[in-house]
Amino acid sequence: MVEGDGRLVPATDDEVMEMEDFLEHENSEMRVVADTGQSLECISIERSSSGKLRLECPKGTADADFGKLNAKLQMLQKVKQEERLRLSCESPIRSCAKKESQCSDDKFPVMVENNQSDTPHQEIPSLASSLNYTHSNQSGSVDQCSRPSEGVMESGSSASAVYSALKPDFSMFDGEICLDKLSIRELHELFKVTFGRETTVKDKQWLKRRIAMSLTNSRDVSATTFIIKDNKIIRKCEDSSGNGDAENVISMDNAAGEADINFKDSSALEGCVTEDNQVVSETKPGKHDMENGLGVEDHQRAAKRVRKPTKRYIEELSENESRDPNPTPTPTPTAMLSSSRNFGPGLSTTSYVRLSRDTCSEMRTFITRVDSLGGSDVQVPCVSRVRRSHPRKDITSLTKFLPIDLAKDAKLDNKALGENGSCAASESLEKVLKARSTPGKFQPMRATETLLSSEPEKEQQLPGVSTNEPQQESRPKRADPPSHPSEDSIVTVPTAKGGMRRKHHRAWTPVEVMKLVDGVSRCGAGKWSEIKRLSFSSHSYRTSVDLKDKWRNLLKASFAQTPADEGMNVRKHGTTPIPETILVRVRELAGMNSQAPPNFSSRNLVAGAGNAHGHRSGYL
DNA sequence: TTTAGGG
DNA sequence: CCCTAAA
Repeated sequence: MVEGDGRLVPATDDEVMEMEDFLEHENSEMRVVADTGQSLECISIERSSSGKLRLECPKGTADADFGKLNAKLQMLQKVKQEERLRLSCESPIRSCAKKESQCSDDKFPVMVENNQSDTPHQEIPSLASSLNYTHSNQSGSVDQCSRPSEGVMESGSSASAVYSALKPDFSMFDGEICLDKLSIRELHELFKVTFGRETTVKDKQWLKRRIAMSLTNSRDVSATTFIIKDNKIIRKCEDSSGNGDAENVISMDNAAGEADINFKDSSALEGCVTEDNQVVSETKPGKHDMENGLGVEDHQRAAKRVRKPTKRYIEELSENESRDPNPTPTPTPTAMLSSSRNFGPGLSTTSYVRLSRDTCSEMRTFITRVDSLGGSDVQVPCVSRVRRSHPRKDITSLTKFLPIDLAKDAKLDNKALGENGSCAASESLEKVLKARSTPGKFQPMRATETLLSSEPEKEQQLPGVSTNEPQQESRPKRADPPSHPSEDSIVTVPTAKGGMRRKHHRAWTPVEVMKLVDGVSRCGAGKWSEIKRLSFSSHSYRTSVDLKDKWRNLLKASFAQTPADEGMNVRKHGTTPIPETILVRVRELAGMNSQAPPNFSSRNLVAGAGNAHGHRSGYL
């Protein structure tokens, strides 16, 4: 999820769920569409899926720069044009030359004509109407431009074909092409415009880097991580690796005025491509082994895997996967690029969402495995968000593993060796611990602090939640407001047997508690599995046993706390206070439970009881 | 596989 | 929270 400022914030379960549903919908649609091979249809769905996802790339900060940039670029246009003319004469770039003559307006990018005459209309327009020099210099890319698009056009099953066609171009395209292909002179010009002074440096790399840095206002630009289109610089975001290709490769710009349409189309295409990625990787994984990185990981994991994680952890894994599609607070684009490159194109953030199932799990396992201490390769699922707002001191056995400390350490470590942080925010305490002992190894980057947004909301229950039980049944998981634990932690507790036992704690949020209470009121205490089904279907990490335990604790708490209500209010610091409302309800349920057999339609009773004791029945 | 209870 | 016996 994206905050207004563009920061990434953890999504709630429900949001995730919704998103997943949504995506699944989209996916199915997309698959159908993809099969038809009609890119136009892709466009239709683009808005909903890719469009939405696109928001995830924080270009807020970049926009300002772009403004400046554009001005500069405009100035540059003239220079570039000259240059282009020259180039077109001396270089074998036919299409550009051709285009040059056709394109009268230098303000707009030259279109890459690439002999697409047979194409009725540009269905796969290019983002890569990327600045003139983008294509004016890449003779090679021109060819590549035509291929994929043709693929889409011609082959029915081409969706995947397109994708694979695109793949090889990845590393090349978003990287060096834009600036790299500029002549020194162009670079100088650009430098001058950018910095307002001349430079005598002949080092192309340096110039490039310098300019890029300036343009993106980033110190981390090592290569060009942006592209320029329609006189605007688009900073490449997380999804760049995936997009970049689509954008760059499938460039077939038509009228300059269609910038918007183009953009949409291309993003649509991107959607398709990405989707294809998923499909493809599912169906023909072998093909991507080399390019994708996923395959490799998969293999490694397969090879190294010794022990299968317990079901619970598997669940948790998936939960986390789905939950933090954008774990990192978007590092610099460069970092992003590199990281996504390291792990294969499919891992761009945007596609993260879509591919999360496969990719992420692979990733996690992979990283995990790497991290594991020499020898004991306990599979440690990477979990995100280490700490919660309040340090929990009540976890006696974990006291010395206080999340805070760990988080801190993690951060430090990250700074120290922040690098391949692609699976970033995911971190487990175990990892941290290991990191301590084996510094210099991989560390997830960017502690999750910045991500922390959802707080242990002590919100009152939703208005309709308990008053109308039936409704709730119809929409069990909807009742969950945007609350989120925002905290997972896995701690290893040394066991006598020499092994490490994972102790995993996830604080119960009031909402969860409420759901539990509702569930009990509905199904009766003891029907934990059912309750889980009804009310916790979205929380894979709460097992029926957990529910039972929690209920037990609730009972205890409710009966312990109530008598000395005033005095007890001295809450143990750190412990999440249980709202009296809930406690009251628990008590009632408990009492009721003992009096009446569970079968007795408890819901009416509960409601009645709740209201009967109503002097503080604010709960409902 | 789910519940119940102990740790 | 984990583990395990019992159903």
